[in-house]
Amino acid sequence: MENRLEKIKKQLHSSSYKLTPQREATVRVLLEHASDHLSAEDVYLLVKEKYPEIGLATVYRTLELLTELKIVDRVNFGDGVSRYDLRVEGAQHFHHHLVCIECGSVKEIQEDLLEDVELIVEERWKFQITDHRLTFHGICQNCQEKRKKQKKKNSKTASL
Amino acid sequence: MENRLEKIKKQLHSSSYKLTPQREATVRVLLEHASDHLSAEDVYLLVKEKYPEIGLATVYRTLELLTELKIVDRVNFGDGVSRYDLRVEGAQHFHHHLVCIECGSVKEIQEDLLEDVELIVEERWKFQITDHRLTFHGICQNCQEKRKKQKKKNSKTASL
DNA sequence: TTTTAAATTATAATAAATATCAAGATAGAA
DNA sequence: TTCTATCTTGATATTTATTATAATTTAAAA
Repeated sequence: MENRLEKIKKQLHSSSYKLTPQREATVRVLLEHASDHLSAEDVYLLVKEKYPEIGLATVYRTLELLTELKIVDRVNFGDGVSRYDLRVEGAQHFHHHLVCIECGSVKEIQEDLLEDVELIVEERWKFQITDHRLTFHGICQNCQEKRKKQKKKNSKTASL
Repeated sequence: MENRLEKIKKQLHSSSYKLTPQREATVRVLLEHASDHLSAEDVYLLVKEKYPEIGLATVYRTLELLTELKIVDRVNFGDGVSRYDLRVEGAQHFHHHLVCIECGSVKEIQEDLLEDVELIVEERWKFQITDHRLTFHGICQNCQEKRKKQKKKNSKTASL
């Protein structure tokens, strides 16, 4: 983690930005919640715990900056809030997401899976792909099992 | 088009909603701009041309309703505005989009292309897919050509 | 140290979307 | 037909996410 932070520091420097304490605190929160999908507000509240003087605008600006530098990716799962997702180190592409329509949980898929599709798109539509966003909506394993149990219960009740 | 409107009317009725004049006017605008990606505001302004008394809230409510009934799909290309996209009749899945990072143009891909990927995801992650969102960001053919021309120009200038 | 630019905070402003509520339209019952 | 209950609408207020502004602070450079 310290390692990753150092690299991010260098990335900032090479674009002549500084890693200010506020920015460092923000990046640390992102690193500590790498698998979550935090909104700007979420990040703000978490950073505040360790750095109470920080302003909301600074968090927004930092997230904007990190997005520009491709250190984080901004995602939107349709609830009207932007969420920020740390890009996996060295990852060529943004990863995919499974959003459960029952419980709202979000799972990440790091595997690319789109290589063939992208070849087709570049070839057939003459479109030069630089990035992608792929989200599947559906029912997660957990909720599928819940549903099954519920069904059993229902059929028992019905047969009484 | 009248045909499509009739079907939408039936869809509404079967969920016990009415196709009020306001709703009809809104649906007509969507049908007339099937390949655009209109925001609620856009739709509102277009509906107003033919039905000036309509209120913004009604348009929002109608779009919400149509989204629920899967007649339109809400998409978000990252500019903070929801856009509404008429679902192609009989289409099993939501179609994909190519968003140009140069000119902002949006092109639709009706081909599925994800069949194999979805099989893998359902199998490997035990996730029961009900819908998806796939957007490619990149450079459209038009802008690629512009870039080439620009390069030529630049090299000419440089050689002077 | 002085100078300069970058970055920060607090707060105001903007913009999209939603909630509220009184009034209007509509369909079925009497 | 008239009455009544329900649905729908329009105007407006409110909420919420995000961005802009302006004064201040910080940090590096001269």
